[in-house]
Amino acid sequence: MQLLKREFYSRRTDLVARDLLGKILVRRIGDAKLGGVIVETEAYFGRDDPASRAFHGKKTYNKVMFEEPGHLFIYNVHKYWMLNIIAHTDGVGGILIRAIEPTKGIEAMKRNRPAKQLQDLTSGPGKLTLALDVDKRLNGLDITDASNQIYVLDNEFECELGTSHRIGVTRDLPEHLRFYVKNNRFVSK
DNA sequence: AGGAAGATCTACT
DNA sequence: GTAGATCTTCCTA
Repeated sequence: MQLLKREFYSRRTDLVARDLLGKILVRRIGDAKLGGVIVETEAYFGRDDPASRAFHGKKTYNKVMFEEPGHLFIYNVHKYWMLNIIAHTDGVGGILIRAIEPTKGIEAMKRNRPAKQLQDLTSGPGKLTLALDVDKRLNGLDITDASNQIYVLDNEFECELGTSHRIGVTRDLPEHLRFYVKNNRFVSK
């Protein structure tokens, strides 16, 4: 399978969010590979998006949102880390990875985040970062390099596309900016 | 220096 | 369905 290159992320944020569905997210820890199929994403823009972390302008903690597409932006909400991928054509924007369907390293993920049901392992943005052992250390990482600890592979994937408003957002935009795979049990509730 | 808010999750009723 | 836990960053609301 092919590694997704920087050109893939250098497109409109909402299109990249939609196209990331079905791709394979890989987290490498030493020789072990953990990860799975992306089944739920949300697009966040910049200055015109009140729900975005970039809304109030460039700060120390969010500066990677204003930088080159194809890098990770990681930040904290409540007690959890959120995994975002930078993608834009106009200087700022990113995509929140909300859920994956686990396919690789499931036992290792269960050790990172004990879950009774497989279905609960990575079906939410805070859950999947725990399962994949992702935190602030990986902020700014280039994911277009397969020698790094996180990268994304292209994948042929047939699915029915669902859209909705973003979840947990107090001031949302009128457009549907959440994308998910219909009838997939790993999509968050 | 301190409190509030937040792109959440779990555990309880 | 609702409460509470509890982390990082921001702003003095």
